Amino acid sequence: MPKTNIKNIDLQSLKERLAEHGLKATSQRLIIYQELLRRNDHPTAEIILERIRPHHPSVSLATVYKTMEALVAAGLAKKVKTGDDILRFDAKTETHNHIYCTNTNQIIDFEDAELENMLGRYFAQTRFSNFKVSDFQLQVNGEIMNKEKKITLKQSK
Amino acid sequence: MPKTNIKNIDLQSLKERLAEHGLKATSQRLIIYQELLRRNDHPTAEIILERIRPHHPSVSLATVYKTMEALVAAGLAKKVKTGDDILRFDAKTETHNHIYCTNTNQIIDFEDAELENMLGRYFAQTRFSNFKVSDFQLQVNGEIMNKEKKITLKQSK
DNA sequence: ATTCCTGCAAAATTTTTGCATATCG
DNA sequence: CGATATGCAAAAATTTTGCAGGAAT
Repeated sequence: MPKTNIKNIDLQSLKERLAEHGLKATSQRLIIYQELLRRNDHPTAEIILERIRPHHPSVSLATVYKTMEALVAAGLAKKVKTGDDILRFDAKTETHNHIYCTNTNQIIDFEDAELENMLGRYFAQTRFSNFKVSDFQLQVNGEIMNKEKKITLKQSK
Repeated sequence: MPKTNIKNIDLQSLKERLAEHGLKATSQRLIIYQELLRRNDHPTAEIILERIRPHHPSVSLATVYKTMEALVAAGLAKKVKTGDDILRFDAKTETHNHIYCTNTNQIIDFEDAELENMLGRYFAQTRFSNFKVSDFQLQVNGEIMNKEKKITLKQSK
């Protein structure tokens, strides 16, 4: 079992994905987008820069911001906000839920088929008269008890 | 039917509420907290200041920030974050849901007993092994179609 | 009287912008 | 080549902080 959730992403398919959305496939965009996809993570612009700097020291913070803005506009990433005051990005664009630790400001993806089905059914039969829903997200706030341990779901009937 | 959702809040009970939470009932805190309760709204620190300035021009922005921090720490208000980059505050501390318009950055409270029961049941039977849930919130993202009209729920079986 | 709070101004942090140069298609 | 994107540094916007004086309990 791998310790981290690192994926390697095919550059060619990323180029195509950018092209499909009308974005030029510049090397910076590929680097940044690949870094965002590499982890199931919710980094700030600063953190993205830190992560790519060792291998790509010439990329600037302004470019990270501009690139993220472009990816979000193209629907290839989302902005995530929590109780802390910093903008974070998420390359997972499908509707999903977040666990947010109010102590550590950590954001963790949280998937549960039961919950997703339930919300899916609800929104299938619920409309707003004057509002077009694009997506929704459930944020569960609380505290991680033990930093070392993983968080798992426990269902009790 | 009132056009806005303005409530008048008894100063005495606010003082008591602050005292119960170990906060001194200074006039600034009463002004700010009252302003926050007056509308079912999600103002930024700047907006709070603008609203109170006409009647209380000496209150400073730093005090608004510090007061909001104190209210949040005491559990009398919450921070709200959305896709835009600015911190907003909400005096409604019970678990509830938000509609967020990605065009206008408006946040609207959204209450539906069916949804609340559903989520309540879900979290009653769901625990996380290493995470203590304090609350949760569903944010529904999308676009307001017609600024003039109100948003209402439509359920279709 | 003591503790906590406020206002000010300065600092820190985060995000955006203008423009000359470079790169992509 | 033409349109867009980058990098830099400066600016703007947002939030935090230190500290002297003031207010609340």
